Amino acid sequence: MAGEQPAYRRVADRLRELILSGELAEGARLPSLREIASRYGVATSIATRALDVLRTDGLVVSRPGAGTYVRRFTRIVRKSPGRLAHDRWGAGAAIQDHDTGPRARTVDVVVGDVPAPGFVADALGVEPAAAVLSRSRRFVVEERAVQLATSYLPVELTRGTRIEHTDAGEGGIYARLAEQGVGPTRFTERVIGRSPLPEEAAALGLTADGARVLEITRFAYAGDRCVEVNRMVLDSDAYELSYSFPA
Amino acid sequence: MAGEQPAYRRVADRLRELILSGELAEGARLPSLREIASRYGVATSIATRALDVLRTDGLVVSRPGAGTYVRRFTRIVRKSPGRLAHDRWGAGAAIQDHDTGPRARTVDVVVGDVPAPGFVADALGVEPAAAVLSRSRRFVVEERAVQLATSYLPVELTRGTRIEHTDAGEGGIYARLAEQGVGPTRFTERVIGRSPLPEEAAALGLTADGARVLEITRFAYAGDRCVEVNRMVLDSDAYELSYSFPA
DNA sequence: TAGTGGTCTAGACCACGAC
DNA sequence: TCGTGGTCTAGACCACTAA
Repeated sequence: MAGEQPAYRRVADRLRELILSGELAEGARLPSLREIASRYGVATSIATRALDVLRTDGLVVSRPGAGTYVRRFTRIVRKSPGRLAHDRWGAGAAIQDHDTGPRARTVDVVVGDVPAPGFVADALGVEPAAAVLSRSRRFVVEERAVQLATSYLPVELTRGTRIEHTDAGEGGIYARLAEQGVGPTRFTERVIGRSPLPEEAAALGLTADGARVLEITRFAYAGDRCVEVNRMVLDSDAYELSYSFPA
Repeated sequence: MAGEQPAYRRVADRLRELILSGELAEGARLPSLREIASRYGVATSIATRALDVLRTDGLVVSRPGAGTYVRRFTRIVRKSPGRLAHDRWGAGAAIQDHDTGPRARTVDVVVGDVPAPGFVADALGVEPAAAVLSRSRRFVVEERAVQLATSYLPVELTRGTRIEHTDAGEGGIYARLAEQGVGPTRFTERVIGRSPLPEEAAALGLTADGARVLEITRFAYAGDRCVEVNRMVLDSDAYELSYSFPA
């Protein structure tokens, strides 16, 4: 069924087995390019390509001049709907903590009016490119950027409120919306896996070819009205999403 | 911040812009390797590598002998919890239809006892490697394999029931469990993005390097008791997941 | 300084598709 | 038959790391 595999894949598969079987443990150093080449009887460029496959798979990382190492893996668990339960933001906890996992730092908060992207205009029920309030930010865990997020809200719900400030106050923007009688009652999250745009890759520090992100678009509804759209871009290798719901 | 980019990435970025801007529409043919090489002043192997990047990104597909084309994109929307609402399987609809999206065909159903993998044993509360019933299957939409799924259940709930048959009957396995008083009342789904194992790549027809899958592990609870673990492996480019929940 | 990964060249051969 | 993508070779040079 599979047919003959090219040499670089055979080499990649052999090395992958060594890693998945634990023979090459987390943090262990792989043989050098030249050594792999001579050991498997291929040119060094093919050994390079085999390592490209494993790097793309996220199994190894290379440090130029030092070597190639089996990657250490831990994922941040992001729980829904627990994260967004009313009593969380009702009580004043920062919503961001629950969106990103614990120990996340928020950096580079930028707030301002922007023209509504298509998917935002559709959801909020405004004209395409009409002004909406945008709050974008980046989350960092242990010096590693793991998530970008941009929240869009209708301007009539944000004018003159703390939502327009970098620090939206106790309980975050949902608490501010609730004060106006439009606190979210329901959320919908739409999840896709895709490749990052070059800007996103740069902001998340995803230098490897073939890196992937999870794009989560969350719509917050107060009754039938959509009051916020939040687009998050997560390093796919850094997260595990968890959803719980009744039958 | 970014520094100098290697040639193959510059070429890839140029071509990506042409695609994302729509200048190269869906289905359009890209210039040939040799033409890209001469146009951007690089060796053909570098033009190849630039296309490797775009192929890994899922933006283009290559057909040997024919050319490289901008990929056409449509995602199957997989909705939770609607899919798993009690009245669906209570009424007798095949649960698979709701797990995969419409128009999916189920193929290669295999049912039998297997030793419980670790994550299954943990959830079902059995000894590691104890026998559990496994139901595995593959879903195909328009001749394209889009999802693998393997369901694990405790043997004491399946012995002598239609769950042991390839065709589990009206309403699927949840209807059969409900008949024994252990119909699921709650689900938890855990989602990660990762690279496919070689077997998974083969079963899903993911031939390109750098392809990704979404792995969804669903735990079905009857009260506090976990009565089923279902591990699904989805072609990441073929799906969009949608979750809805109250605040 | 010696070894490492990263990039790149300038070819070659193959199987396949379109004509 | 000719152009295509896919693979592979046998080198080269660079920047970097570690000793």
